[in-house]
Amino acid sequence: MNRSFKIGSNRSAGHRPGPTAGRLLKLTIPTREGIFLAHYSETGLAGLDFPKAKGRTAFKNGGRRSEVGMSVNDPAGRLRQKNILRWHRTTTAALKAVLAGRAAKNLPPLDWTGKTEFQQAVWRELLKLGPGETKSYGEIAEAIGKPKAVRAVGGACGTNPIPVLVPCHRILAANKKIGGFSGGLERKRSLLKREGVNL
DNA sequence: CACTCGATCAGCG
DNA sequence: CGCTGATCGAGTG
Repeated sequence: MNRSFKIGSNRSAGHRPGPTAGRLLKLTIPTREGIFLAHYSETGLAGLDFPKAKGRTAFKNGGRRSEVGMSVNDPAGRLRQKNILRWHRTTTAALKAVLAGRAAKNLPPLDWTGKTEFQQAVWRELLKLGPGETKSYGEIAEAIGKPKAVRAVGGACGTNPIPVLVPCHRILAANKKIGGFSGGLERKRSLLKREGVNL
């Protein structure tokens, strides 16, 4: 019955949706692990990419890329840049904290435009987990009131656009085994280890 | 609409 | 252990 539907997309508003709709700027975050890439929209952080290659300058253009809607001549564009740069400082601090096994003090606004209600429900649930606190896919399913949607929860974790900050690495399989991770199991293990989790 | 595919899970041998 | 069926959401044509 209740079929999935997308939220917040501009589809009916006469804007153009497009695959990268709303993604205005990509900024890099250098860390010990390598260079992360944060994607920002007009309303917040929309994506976070793991470093491409270990310890290398993985992104061309120095990681700073202006796109449509970011014109510095346009007052609105300037405002967006200002917001984004502020969010980026928050993102950077948060990422470094989690990579160090500590809790993020605060997060930038997260832009989940175009994602389904189900996915957002899962991700919101993940945000409740602190460092070292793990749950199983089944427990998340239960928590969002869909106890049987176990595999679907796995699916939502796998499409989480903002890993690390939305801590999908804290979701384990039922038997406290590692489960999967789109960013690579080694990364999941390493993140968990730094949070003091023993498998 | 009718498929297919999963970062699942519990049960059973 | 390994195998299997149940079950749900997302993606595809």
